Amino acid sequence: MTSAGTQPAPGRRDRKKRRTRAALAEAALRLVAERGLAQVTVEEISEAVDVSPRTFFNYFACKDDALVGDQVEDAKRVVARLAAVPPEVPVLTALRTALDEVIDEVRAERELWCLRMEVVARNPALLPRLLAGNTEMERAIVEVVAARVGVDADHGYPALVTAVTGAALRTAMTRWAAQPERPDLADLVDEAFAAIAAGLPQPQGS
Amino acid sequence: MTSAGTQPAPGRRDRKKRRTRAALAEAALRLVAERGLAQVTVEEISEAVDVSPRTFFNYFACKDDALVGDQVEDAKRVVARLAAVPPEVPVLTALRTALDEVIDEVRAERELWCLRMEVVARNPALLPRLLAGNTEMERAIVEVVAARVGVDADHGYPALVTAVTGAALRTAMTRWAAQPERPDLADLVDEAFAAIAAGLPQPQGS
DNA sequence: ATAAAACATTGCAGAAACTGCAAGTTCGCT
DNA sequence: AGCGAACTTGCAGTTTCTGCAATGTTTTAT
Repeated sequence: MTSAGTQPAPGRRDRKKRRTRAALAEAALRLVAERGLAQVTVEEISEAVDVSPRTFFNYFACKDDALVGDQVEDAKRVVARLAAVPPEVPVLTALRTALDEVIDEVRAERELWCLRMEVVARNPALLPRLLAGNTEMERAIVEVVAARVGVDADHGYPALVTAVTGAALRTAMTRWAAQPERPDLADLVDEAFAAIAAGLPQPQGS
Repeated sequence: MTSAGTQPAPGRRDRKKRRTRAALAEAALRLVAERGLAQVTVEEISEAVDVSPRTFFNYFACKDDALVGDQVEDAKRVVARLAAVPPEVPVLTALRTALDEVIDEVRAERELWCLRMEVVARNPALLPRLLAGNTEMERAIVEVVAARVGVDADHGYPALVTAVTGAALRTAMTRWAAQPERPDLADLVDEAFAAIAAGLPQPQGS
């Protein structure tokens, strides 16, 4: 059985864990979207999923973590994708490519992400924790970039490019969530990257 | 009385408040730098300054706020400075000028800022709250930038430039704190801005 | 100088976030 | 079936943070 796939084996237990985690995250988002962050307790969230509050904290270190999702998982995939891009490709392009991981993720769970961005918009303190603001994952990307460009550690370039890229992604996602028509996130990200590659020229006239 | 200066009147009360606030911030930083964030309680911080824990929360909304300093005050000055730059100056240059406010602030309280950056480096969760990560102040800057460039709200440019600028400042400050020789922060910021204005060209050879 | 208003500090009571520990259950594997 | 590992849960306890009411201290007006 389970003779297919490169993954070891999902297993009933893992599936249950994933479901519980997802259910907690979704319940948290829905409740907070309705009532506001301060008006929702961990107890209510766990209640909605029918687990004990203690279990909630087995899944998330704090209440906010249930809202922002799992950046670490995404980050790892971004790093992997980045490392897979051939070295002759310029860094900015490579980073843009790596972000396809994130874009696909958002596309796959569109509604969840809409909710999330709505909650984040109403609670700005969460924004930085969403993506590429927390240093945990940034550090990993900085290393890959540094290796790619081939500069030593005290050169500011890798950190700068990484931070700027993160900023681009953040603004693209914020904008994406704000527009009612929900344009393609990839287009917004492309636009931002183009502007950056051009040195952020002031938009004349248009 | 108090016929000098543009400010209304400092007043003994205000001075005392400022001193208490500064003392709490400094005590918090020193203690956390020594023992680590989790090993320091609000009670200990207040104890060190000889005020009640309740008073601590009259000054800071949460423990972390005592560590990251008052971004709002700085932000207002940045916005004011930005608005004061003549409109014909390109946005990036204007933003760079406005950041002199921050740079001066850091220079004025060098040691405190070193401590702060050390603490932040060890507690990455604090980084975003330090500067230009929280949306409160970013929003204000975005508005000024938008007015400067003359584009409507759904144009991504103002938000992008603001976020990228914030990223540049953040990396410059992180780098500044990491270097043992403590080079001039202004130089690091200049370097970052130059790289951005040039479209983040990959550093060849050097 | 003195009274009144304004504001700061504090203690207390309490809600909620979070953690470690010691069960109890479920699951995966043989 | 049965053993061990992993997940869940309750409980007790610490810490963060808030509202309220009492008590000062500074400022302002008289």
